[in-house]
Amino acid sequence: MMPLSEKQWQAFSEAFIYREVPKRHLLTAAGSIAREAYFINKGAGRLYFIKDGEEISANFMFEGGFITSLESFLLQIPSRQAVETLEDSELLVLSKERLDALVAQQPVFNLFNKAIAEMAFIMLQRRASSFILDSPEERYNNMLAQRPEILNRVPQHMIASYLGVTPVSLSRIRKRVSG
Amino acid sequence: MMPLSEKQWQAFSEAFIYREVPKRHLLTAAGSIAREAYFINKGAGRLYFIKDGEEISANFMFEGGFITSLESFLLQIPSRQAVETLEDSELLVLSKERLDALVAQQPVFNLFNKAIAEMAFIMLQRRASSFILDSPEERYNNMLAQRPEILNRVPQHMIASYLGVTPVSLSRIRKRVSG
DNA sequence: AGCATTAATTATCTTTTGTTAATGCACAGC
DNA sequence: GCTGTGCATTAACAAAAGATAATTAATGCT
Repeated sequence: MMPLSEKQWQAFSEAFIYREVPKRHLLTAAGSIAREAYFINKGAGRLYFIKDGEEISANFMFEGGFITSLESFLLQIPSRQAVETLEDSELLVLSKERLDALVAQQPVFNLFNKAIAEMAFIMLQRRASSFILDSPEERYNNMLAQRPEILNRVPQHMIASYLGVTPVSLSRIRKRVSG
Repeated sequence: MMPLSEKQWQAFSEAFIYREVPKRHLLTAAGSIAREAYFINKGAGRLYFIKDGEEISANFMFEGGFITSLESFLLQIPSRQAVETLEDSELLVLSKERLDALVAQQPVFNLFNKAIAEMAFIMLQRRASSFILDSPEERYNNMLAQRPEILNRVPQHMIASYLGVTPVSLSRIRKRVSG
C-alpha cells in the first residue's frame, strides 16, 4: 500500500522523538494548537472536550495507536479538544514541522497523511453512527465487544461521558447488563 | 491552496458527467460499492443507514455540496450507508475510476483527495461531538442555527433520526422550543 | 497504617424519551 | 373534486436517563 525505500524508512523513523511523560500529563490544551502527534509505545491517552467546566471524553488510545487532536494538527488551528495521558507513558513524538519537512522532501509521505485522514474518518464514522443507531446500553455492549481494554484501563466516569451518559446512568446500565 | 493550471482545470471539469435524477432516486444502495461521488448542482440528497428495516438518516446535502458514501468511495468497500436524492436533482457525477485516472495523470489532485478527507473528517467530528456534548434539544437548536435549510427541505421523520430521536420526540422538542 | 480525597453504587425524585395509538392535515393520484 | 396514503401532532403510559444526595469502595498521600 505504501512501499518505502530503506532510506525513506530511516527518514521517517528519525522524525520521531522519544519522550516519557507521567500519568495525567497534559499534552495539548483545549484552545491551543496541536503541534505534535503521538504514537503510544506504552501507556494510554485520551482526547476530551470541556463543556461547562466538565471534561467530556471523546476517545481513548493505548499502545500501538496514534493520538492527537487531528483537526488541530492537520490544519494548525486551535483545538476544540484536549489531549492527556491516563497512565505513565512512552511516546514517539512527531511534530507537524518535521512531518511537513518530510513530506516536502519525499512526496510519498503525502500518502501517509492521506491514509491517516481516511482511517481517522472511518473510525469516527463508526463511532458517530453508533449514536444515531444504538442506545446507550448497546453502545456499552459494543464497547465491551470491540474495545474491552477501555473498561479495564479507564475510570468509569470517563467512559460514561464517552458513551454520552452520566456516571450514574452508566452504573445502572452495568447493573442491567451484568445482573 | 490548490492552484491549478488552465489545463488541469479543464481535465478536472471534464471528469464530471452531468446527470438528472428524479426525487427519491437511489444512487447507492446499502451493501453496494459507491463507484461515484456527486456534486449537487441542484436538488438535495441524503445518506442513511438501515437498522432493523428502519431508515436512519446520517446526513443531508444540498446544492453546492458533495455527496457520496465516502468510506465506500475512498476504499471501494461495501457501503454501510445508502445514498438517495430527496428532490429532483441535477448532479455532476465523478466516478472513482475517472478520479483515479486524474490523480495518476496529475499528482496535484492528490491534494484534492486529501482536502476532501480532511474536510469530511472535521464536519463529522463536529457532528459526532454534538452527541456527547449536547442534548437532543440542543442539537435541534444547533441545526436550526447552522443548517436551517434542513428544516425547510427535509421531512421531519428524517430529521428525527438524524438527531437521534423518534419523530414523536422531535415533535415535542419543537413544541418546547417554539412555545 | 491511617487519613483524606475521589470514584462508584444505590436510592429517590424529576424530566425526558420511547412506544403505541388516535387524530387531524396535506398531498398525490385517480 | 374525491379518496387514500403517509406525515405531524397529541395523548397516555412505560422505560430510561438526568439530578441530587447518601453510602460504600477505592485510591492517593504522608
